[in-house]
Amino acid sequence: MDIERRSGCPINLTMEVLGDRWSLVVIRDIMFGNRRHFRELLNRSEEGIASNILAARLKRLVSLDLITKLDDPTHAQKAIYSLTEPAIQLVPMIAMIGAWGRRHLPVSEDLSIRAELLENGGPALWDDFMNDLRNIHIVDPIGGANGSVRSPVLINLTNAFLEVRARMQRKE
Amino acid sequence: MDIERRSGCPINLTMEVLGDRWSLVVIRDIMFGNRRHFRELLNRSEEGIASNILAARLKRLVSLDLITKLDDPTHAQKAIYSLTEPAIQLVPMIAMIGAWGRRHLPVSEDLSIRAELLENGGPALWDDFMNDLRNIHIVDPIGGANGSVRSPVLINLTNAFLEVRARMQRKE
DNA sequence: GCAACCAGTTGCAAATTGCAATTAGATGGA
DNA sequence: TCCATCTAATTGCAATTTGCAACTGGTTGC
Repeated sequence: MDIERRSGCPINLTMEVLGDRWSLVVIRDIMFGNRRHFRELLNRSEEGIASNILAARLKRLVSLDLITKLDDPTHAQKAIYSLTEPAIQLVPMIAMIGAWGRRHLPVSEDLSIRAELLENGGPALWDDFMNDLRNIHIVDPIGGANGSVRSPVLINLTNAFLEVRARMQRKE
Repeated sequence: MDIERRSGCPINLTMEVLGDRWSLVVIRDIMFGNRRHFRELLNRSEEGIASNILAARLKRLVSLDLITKLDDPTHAQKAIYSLTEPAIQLVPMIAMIGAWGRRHLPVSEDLSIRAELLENGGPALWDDFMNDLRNIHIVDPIGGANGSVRSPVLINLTNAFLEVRARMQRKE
């Protein structure tokens, strides 16, 4: 798949690549939820993506070299989806997107704690996170997918999220 | 106009607001090109937006409180479009989007010089720019639109762009 | 052997997009 | 006054994209 290239403007080109309602949400789930299989992305999606849309987006993101698709050695028709280096470098942009959304849109407390931590951590945390992501998506995508290799930053973000959600559920 | 709110995730919500091929391109032209009238946005668009799409996006962005529409005192059916504070606070996010696009997509030299300067300037430049934008969009939108009030940062960015473009045209 | 699980695909209706033509009012100059 | 031009759109129409539900062909675990 190729982009249209309506112009050579970096903002325009980025919107040609990521400017739809689903692509960045799928990347977010792979990146922050470490969802590496089709079923995980489909069934555990907060937004309820449809299977045909997910399939189309994954195929498109593979062809744009933002994710890779790898055979899962433990299961013949399972695939492992992993982020590529360009997608990992989206971290600072995604941090800013989360920061803006948190300030100006009706977010929920549990789903915005990770954006808050990422914003407060600043470039130092983003770099740590990007290095972790390289380990579980590029260096060892299989180990990253089955949990034998983990990201310390991701563990912290996930724990914070689970704590906030547990606290919210206790209160109602 | 309301957003759908598929979930309370800040990334999802931001994509619900800005996740289409045109909204951020229109905001970019208002912000960096200081295009404040419908005709300027339509005719001087690098990407060739269609008039119905532009009209729909402007209406949607007004209803989302990202831009305001004001009567132009010099012409009864001319309108002045201005950024609101939430849109001005998109500057850091747009800087990151431009930085990523410049690194990973087939940008042209002239249209990416502003993204480069904005990235190199860092948060200090972004804050200066945001203060300038407040002056020409919120404090005095009419003066900002007719050029009697100007943004120093925008003048620098625009001059850099014009210089690169002039240099490119000389070479071919 | 069989139920559950896997990654999708297919069919179809609805919504959105993009292009070209058109509109109604405002303005400027002869 | 007349008329060309400018303004911010709107309309009609074809093509594309989206979203939902059902289905497929194969694999795995018991």
